[in-house]
Amino acid sequence: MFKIGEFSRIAQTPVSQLRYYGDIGLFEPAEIDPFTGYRYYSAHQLPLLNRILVLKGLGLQLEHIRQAISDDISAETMRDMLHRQKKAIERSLEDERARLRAVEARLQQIDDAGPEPGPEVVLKSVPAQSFLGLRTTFPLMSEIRPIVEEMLAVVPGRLGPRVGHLTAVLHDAAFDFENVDVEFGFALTAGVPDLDAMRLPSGRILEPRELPAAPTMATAAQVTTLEGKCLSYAEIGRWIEDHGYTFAGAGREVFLQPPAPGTCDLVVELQFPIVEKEAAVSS
Amino acid sequence: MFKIGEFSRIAQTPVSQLRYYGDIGLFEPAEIDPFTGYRYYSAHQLPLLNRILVLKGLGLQLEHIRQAISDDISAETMRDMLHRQKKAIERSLEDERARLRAVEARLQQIDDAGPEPGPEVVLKSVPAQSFLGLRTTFPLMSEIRPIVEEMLAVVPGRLGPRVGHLTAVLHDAAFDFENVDVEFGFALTAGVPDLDAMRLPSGRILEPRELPAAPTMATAAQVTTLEGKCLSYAEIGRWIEDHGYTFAGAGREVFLQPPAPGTCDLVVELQFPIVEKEAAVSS
DNA sequence: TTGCTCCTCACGTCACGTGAGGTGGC
DNA sequence: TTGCTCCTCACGTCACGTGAGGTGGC
Repeated sequence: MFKIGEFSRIAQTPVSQLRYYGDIGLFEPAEIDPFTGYRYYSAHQLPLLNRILVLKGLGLQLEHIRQAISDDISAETMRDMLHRQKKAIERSLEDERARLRAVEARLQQIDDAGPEPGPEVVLKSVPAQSFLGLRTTFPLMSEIRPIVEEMLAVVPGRLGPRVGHLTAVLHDAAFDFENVDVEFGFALTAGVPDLDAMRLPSGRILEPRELPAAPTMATAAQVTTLEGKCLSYAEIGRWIEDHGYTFAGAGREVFLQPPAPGTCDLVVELQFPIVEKEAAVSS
Repeated sequence: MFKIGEFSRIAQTPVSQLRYYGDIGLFEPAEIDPFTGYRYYSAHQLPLLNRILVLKGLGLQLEHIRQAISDDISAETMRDMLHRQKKAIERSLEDERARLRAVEARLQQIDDAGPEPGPEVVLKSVPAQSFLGLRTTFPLMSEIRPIVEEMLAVVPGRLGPRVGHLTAVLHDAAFDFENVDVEFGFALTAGVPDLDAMRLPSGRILEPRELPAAPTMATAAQVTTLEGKCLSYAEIGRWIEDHGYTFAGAGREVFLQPPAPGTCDLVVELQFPIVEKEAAVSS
């Protein structure tokens, strides 16, 4: 019989670990002195401990190991467990590989451009929403502001608490600054089935429709002004390219902080629905 | 300003996470109502939160993210951090790949042979030790027992508390059962510089020497009898082959539970020094 | 008034490692 | 007697998730 220290040396396993395994009943000393509390291990226990250590080396949780070393485990159950473990490792390998690529991309980016913050691109998914909006082609960006200000002044009051964010849907694939085909309006929080068109004081009419769900969106939030939010388009476009996606539908601009009259301080989130490209171009 | 629930929806980040980041001072609400304790977030904070989420996606710890988003971080520091992260991921990828191979090997083994326990092979490293032993070529295995019994009866008493385990050093590369060249003796616990030869009552003389350190040993423990411990040799040999190692020196048998006179109940740990094979043969 | 949202603790997670404070054995 | 080993709590880890019990706002 060995005291815990010597058994620890023999098994090359920390004393704290042996104590812990005893505490949780996974691997208990052959004997415990009832007076001193000293744990005594027998050499005969070493094969079992080795078994436990090997299974732990496979990445199994102690609870699973407990099942695996019980006498009544069948070859089937054991195979199942290992098979699940294999799948789990394969998943985590995929995750790690993606993370590695992302870190390398970041490093590259620093080398290219320094650590300027620059807007971050984040993946999101948004459900389908009701939408009340007006689609027009604006000859010039400067004509947008009055319409937006009218909508902001009138619509939230009329729709009440159901009103969501002011949103622009970009129907032009190319991001020109002239003759932009844009739909301005308000998203509505879930569950607004009966939505009527709305006539603004200026005579313009907002039509209801359904904004489709977008399971995967590349997203970038930035603080900007109404006319100058072009910077991120390039960023987000490059990101989508670099990560093996392609555009899949009309982009959106969500005005999280809408333009207040006379101010140019606003926060916009660009959202572009994307899908994975079939033949991913990886280096 | 958004209440935590709405900001959570916008950022697609759990409320509990936002609260936690506030608690640890990583990302705090723009405002907290002093009476109700309600947290209020501003749209302007979204870019920072996105930055945090992206860095977290790279696998960085929150403490590192805290540094990374501080204003006074240089491109150099940032690059260093990411570089360390890259190395860490690469290491963990290697670990995971090894684990995957090990799990697959186990699965294969079950398919081949069922889940019979079989002795587990475990890697260990042992330091150099003093050793007091007798090297002989035994024409037959059966002649070993009397010598071993004499040594067990005499040596521990003479060496006192410094005595280690009864150990056999196997000088034959091939594991025959006839004319085995074996050295039997006792390892001594660290720090025994002045060790004299010892004469046994039968006239046999144990010579002192140094057992070399073995940084990597393939090891298997088993319960067996003095004459019948051949089973694991095959196991351990296959393991060494399968894992891309080769033998590197004389193997040992450590008698953790030495043979008591008249009994055949003993526990032996086989130890074989190994090194990685140059050209690893992987499938 | 009823829901919904928000709040603050407190505890659990997983497998130990690390003291603090005290005892046993030669 | 002095070291060395052993003991039992208790706490920390990392990034939250999950109640319990209670309040605020329309």
